[in-house]
Amino acid sequence: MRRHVLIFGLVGGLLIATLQYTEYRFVIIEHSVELYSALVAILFATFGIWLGLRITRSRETIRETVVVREVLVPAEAPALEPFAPNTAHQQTLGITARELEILTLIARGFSNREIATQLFVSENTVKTHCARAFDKLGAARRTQAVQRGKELGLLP
Amino acid sequence: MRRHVLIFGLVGGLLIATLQYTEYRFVIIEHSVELYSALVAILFATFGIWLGLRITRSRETIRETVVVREVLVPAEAPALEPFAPNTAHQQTLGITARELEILTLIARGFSNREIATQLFVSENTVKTHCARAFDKLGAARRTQAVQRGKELGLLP
DNA sequence: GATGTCGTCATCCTTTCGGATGATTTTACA
DNA sequence: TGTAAAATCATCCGAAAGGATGACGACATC
Repeated sequence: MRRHVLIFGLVGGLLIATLQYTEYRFVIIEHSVELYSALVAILFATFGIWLGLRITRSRETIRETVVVREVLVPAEAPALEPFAPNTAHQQTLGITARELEILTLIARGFSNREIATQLFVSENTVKTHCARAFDKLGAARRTQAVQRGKELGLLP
Repeated sequence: MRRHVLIFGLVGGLLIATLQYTEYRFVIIEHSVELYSALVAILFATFGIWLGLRITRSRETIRETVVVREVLVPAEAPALEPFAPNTAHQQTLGITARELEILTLIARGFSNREIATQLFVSENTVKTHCARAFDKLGAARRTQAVQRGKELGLLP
């Protein structure tokens, strides 16, 4: 967190500096101000959003783990509408929350790339989670993983 | 979410516009470029962070409400009797019996090759059936086809 | 006999998946 | 503060899946 802010400031300073530099070099063409403004705006906006998401992610995970413990009490209950994953099976198999999240997205028919964009991570990361989840489920394909997941009550 | 992005773009455009306007009015003092860059950067950064927080907060609340309901609503036995596919949907979509057969095998996690050996046909044939079924279901992937199939009551 | 549907099979080509492996960074917790 | 578990990302490579297209035979129907 502290690091983020630091990097943020650093990047900002660098950007300003390079702007200042390049401005007096070769891009004194017309409309440079608006162009630069737009560029900087876009850059910092995306960065800001990314930062915001990143910061709040930690809180989310905390909430999720809490949730898991609460759900553990009613235990073996195949609920139907708001789905409650079978945490017993999940824990015995050692399937993490993130892996389960990706499994549900797989079950809903998304490709790895789509999942990656939805979760704001790289496709490689998704593939890693997939591989681990498949291994834990003893599945060789995503369709098989989905099937196993449904059998075990991990997926709706 | 879509709304957010829209507002975001709108605000961005407005900002740029006002920048462009004011620039030619009275603030052509020196160092305007860097000043503006910095200003825009800060503005958009904070806005981005705010947006990020906002987006994730809604997700969090959703999670929480789900939890509460899960704890309150207990069980409901899962019905498991011989499955009868929804022939109405099947016919309107023009899905043949063979295609449905292959879809069920896909849903059970088999690969094309495995399906081919099970049905005593070539893998190419299976792939053709797959392609046709996916087309009729509007699916791009087998997982998506399975999901659609379950939604339509074609698959158990 | 012409037409149409269905099932079968093929080839070519691109995209997606999955396995193996290693590395770095967060996060949680003792 | 150190450690273990999670999460993240990457690269290489082979396998699986998917798209497009053409073809052929069996059967039913008009």
